Amino acid sequence: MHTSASLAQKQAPLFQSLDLVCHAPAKSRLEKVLRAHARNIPAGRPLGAEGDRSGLVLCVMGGWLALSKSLYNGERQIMDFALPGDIIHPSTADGATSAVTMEALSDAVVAFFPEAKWREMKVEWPDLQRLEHHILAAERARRYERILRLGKGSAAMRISYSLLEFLVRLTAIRQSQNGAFHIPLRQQDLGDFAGLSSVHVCRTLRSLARDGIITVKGQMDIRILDLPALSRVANLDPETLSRAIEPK
Amino acid sequence: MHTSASLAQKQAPLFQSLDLVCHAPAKSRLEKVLRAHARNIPAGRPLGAEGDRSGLVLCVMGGWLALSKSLYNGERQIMDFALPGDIIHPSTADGATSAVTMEALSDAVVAFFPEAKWREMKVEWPDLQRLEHHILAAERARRYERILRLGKGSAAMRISYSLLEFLVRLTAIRQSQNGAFHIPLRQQDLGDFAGLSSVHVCRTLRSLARDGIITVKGQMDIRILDLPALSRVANLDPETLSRAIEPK
DNA sequence: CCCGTTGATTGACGGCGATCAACGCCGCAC
DNA sequence: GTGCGGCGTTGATCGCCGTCAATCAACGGG
Repeated sequence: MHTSASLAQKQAPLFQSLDLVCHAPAKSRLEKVLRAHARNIPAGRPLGAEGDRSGLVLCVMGGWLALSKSLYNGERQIMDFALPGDIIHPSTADGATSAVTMEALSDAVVAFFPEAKWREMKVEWPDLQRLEHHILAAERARRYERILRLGKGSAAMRISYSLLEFLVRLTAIRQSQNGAFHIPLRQQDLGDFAGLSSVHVCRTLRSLARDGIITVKGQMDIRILDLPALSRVANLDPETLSRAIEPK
Repeated sequence: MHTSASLAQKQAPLFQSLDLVCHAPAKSRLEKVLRAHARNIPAGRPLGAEGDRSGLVLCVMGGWLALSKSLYNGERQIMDFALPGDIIHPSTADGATSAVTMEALSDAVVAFFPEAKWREMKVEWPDLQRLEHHILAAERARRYERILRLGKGSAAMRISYSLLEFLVRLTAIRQSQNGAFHIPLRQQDLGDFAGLSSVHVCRTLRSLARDGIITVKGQMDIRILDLPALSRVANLDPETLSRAIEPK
């Protein structure tokens, strides 16, 4: 399986990112702390629901998590996918309640820290503070892009944008080559992300494939055949996106 | 005018918030720095467009700002409104480019800091760091609520939610009493925020008014007559929202 | 081997909200 | 005063996308 923990763990992109900001000795100690707090999470496991008491900070070291919220009628909207290297702050402004439901979409490796501990770590390793700043800025930037398309974009634009976001993020952590990548999602999940029904996700993907812009195989191997066309549909320059959401 | 700078400045809610985290001497020095960097911004003045080089941090001390992004065809989506007491990080992950267009919707008072200077300030005043953490958590929480409704909500739900968000935020800074408040927005702006056309904003507001849930006068004085009904339409418990987005 | 389950696919249909258009109101310049 | 531009309001029409339903493919368990 593409989604096995072994593949996900092999990358450990949070450590890659550390290279950019840390001197070797600090990095080594920080790595040790991260590893010590890491746990393996099997695909499908829920990691806490919105409204739960939490007060935790999560570092994703392998696999995909979905952060979502639901309406009273059960309809789910995925806020964001957390990929290897991401830092998640689930807490609301009260500092204790989780704003989102978290769930592992593939086998994942996640480090958990109480917020107080996390603050201490940032004091001890100022580079971690800087890294977090970049990661959160990236998160904000891509959330802005998504809000723009949720509010004003067509179905084709939302799906195309989602694919471009996956491309950029996965390329950065070396999980995409030549415009091809795997996403551990059903069409239902993609719809909950893009604000569409699963039926319409299917139609939209088919339509993009018919136009020779992408291919989709299985569940779900994407290949982008015509990046300029996809970018046109998504109303986005992929270079700009890359600069905006890469915490380099 | 409700939107005059004098009213906005009178509150200085960033200073109110400081009370919660600062001892008196630190607060007084920090206030001085904030005041020294404050500038008056007339309504309608743009403060930089998405893609601009920026590298700034903004503290809103009075008035309303809109943070927006646009598609190539010019359609605008408002990401968030920045109200007194808010801290804005416009930069993308590259640290230099602005992810959003900023514009003053009413006469406003804003303090500008280069990011480096802002980092120094957080080191000098750890309380500022803590305050910022709360403010950003609040921003994240309300953005999640909005994404949920942009993706899955009806027009009525989006408008109702927007009104509830205004109610909670304005109450916190004492700019709302008894469920009544002023918002310096045209229906067009509200539509750009909620992901609706101005025509449909009009219909939806009329419909809420016909049902006796709100009244709307002029441009734009809102009064919420039936908070439980509005909350039902918005699919939201206002108590929960208040806890989630109040950086107390 | 036969089902039961899960998810993708496609067609038919209907509704919500965008769009276009007309009109009224108001403030403002002159 | 008159003209004008911006905004809100309302009606008519249209199209995108949600919903319902049927079918199919893949997979796993007995």
